[in-house]
Amino acid sequence: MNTPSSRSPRKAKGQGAERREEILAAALKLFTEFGLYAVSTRQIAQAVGISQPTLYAYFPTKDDIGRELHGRAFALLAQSLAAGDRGPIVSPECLMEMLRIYVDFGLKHPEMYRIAFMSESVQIKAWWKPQDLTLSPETQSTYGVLHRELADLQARGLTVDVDPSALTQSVWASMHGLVSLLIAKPGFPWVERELLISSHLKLMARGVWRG
Amino acid sequence: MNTPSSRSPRKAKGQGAERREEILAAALKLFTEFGLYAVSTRQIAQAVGISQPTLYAYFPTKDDIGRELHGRAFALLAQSLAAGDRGPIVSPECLMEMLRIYVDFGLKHPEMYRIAFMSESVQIKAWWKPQDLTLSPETQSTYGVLHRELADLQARGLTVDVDPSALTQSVWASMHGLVSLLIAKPGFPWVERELLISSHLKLMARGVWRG
DNA sequence: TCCGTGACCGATCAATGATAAGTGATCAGT
DNA sequence: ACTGATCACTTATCATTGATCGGTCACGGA
Repeated sequence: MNTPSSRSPRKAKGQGAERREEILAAALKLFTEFGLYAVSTRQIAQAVGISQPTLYAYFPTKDDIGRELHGRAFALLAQSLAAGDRGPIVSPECLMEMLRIYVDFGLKHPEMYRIAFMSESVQIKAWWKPQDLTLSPETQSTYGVLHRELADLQARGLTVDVDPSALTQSVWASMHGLVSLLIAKPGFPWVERELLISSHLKLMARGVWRG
Repeated sequence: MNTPSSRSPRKAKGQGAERREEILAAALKLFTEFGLYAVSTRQIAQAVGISQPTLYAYFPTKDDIGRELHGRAFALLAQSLAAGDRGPIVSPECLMEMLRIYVDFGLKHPEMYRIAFMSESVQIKAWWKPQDLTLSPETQSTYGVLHRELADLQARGLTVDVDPSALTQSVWASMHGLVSLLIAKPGFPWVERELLISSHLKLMARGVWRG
């Protein structure tokens, strides 16, 4: 009413798909810097250059923005792991190399990793309820890559003799622990990062490898 | 005004210290079930049986309630670890026993562990800023127990030859990874829990122990 | 009896996530 | 050229949130 010309209808833009991407990009940036719950929908809208209700034309809920980012982070991680797959693991070094991809992903995209594995609300609403015990496709592929390699490794008799699923979950948990703590507690007096990572990988390889 | 007698001044209660405890207990329960950000101050107040503004007579901020619980969780974990200290570690089984205390604590008090290591907002406000690089006394003691044991173990030449601090952080990260994932993702198709834990501990012990 | 202190409450604030209703540009069909 | 539908977007508004304000009530010492 008062300033009808203040509108900026984003002329000549394609469909709504690009707007969606703009929103996701802005949200990811803000979530990363300030945390999911410290960012308001109005801040996101302002960063994109639109009004706050417009967000709801693209996402039914604020949490859905987080969830979408969550899914994408998973997919990107799985993709990184798959891309780094060098075929069958034949040596401890080979195993360490694969695990390092996981670490590198987390440290290179802390915002992604945070949203994928360390975000609170999204997790509680998505996972806390014991109703759906199925894995999302993204989780499947991420976890699947690791499981396949380790199961194969064990089938060839190169690992310690424990259940391959248990081994996979154990290794995954260890890697996740390292990455999440490094991301979550930058103020902690960690030893030099490369030293920490390499010794962690060595620890894993020693634990997994037979003999 | 309308129902002045509806007040319940909690007669004959001691000082305010007990009220504080009631608030903390109620908040812990609610935070655990619904998550830090899904719980409102009014819900906490109602659970305690007081009005919402009264909370602010005991805590300056909602986040301060979370922070207090956070500190207590840390303290309790450190206490558990210290209580389980059986003196010098002389065998891999001995090491595994100590690490199991950590796991047991997390799984026995998931609400505590969640608040101590997996809470988001409190962490961001408390740790994200790189200003204070000092460790809180609680963290000191928790981390310290593990570090002391492993450093001692290495001094006696029983571990692999890596920096003892790196080893400690690596082991801690691995344990944290397992506990936090078990807590955060109950819907994940984990292998039988005891199997997972014991194989995880074996993995650790194998990785740490020399030879 | 009076007064002060401390625990507590209702009313209210600004900000939040979300909804409703409306505005104006664009485009197909006549 | 006119019309009507549609789309992207807006302002106005809602209930709820964390937090503040001033006041009220009971009780204990003078």
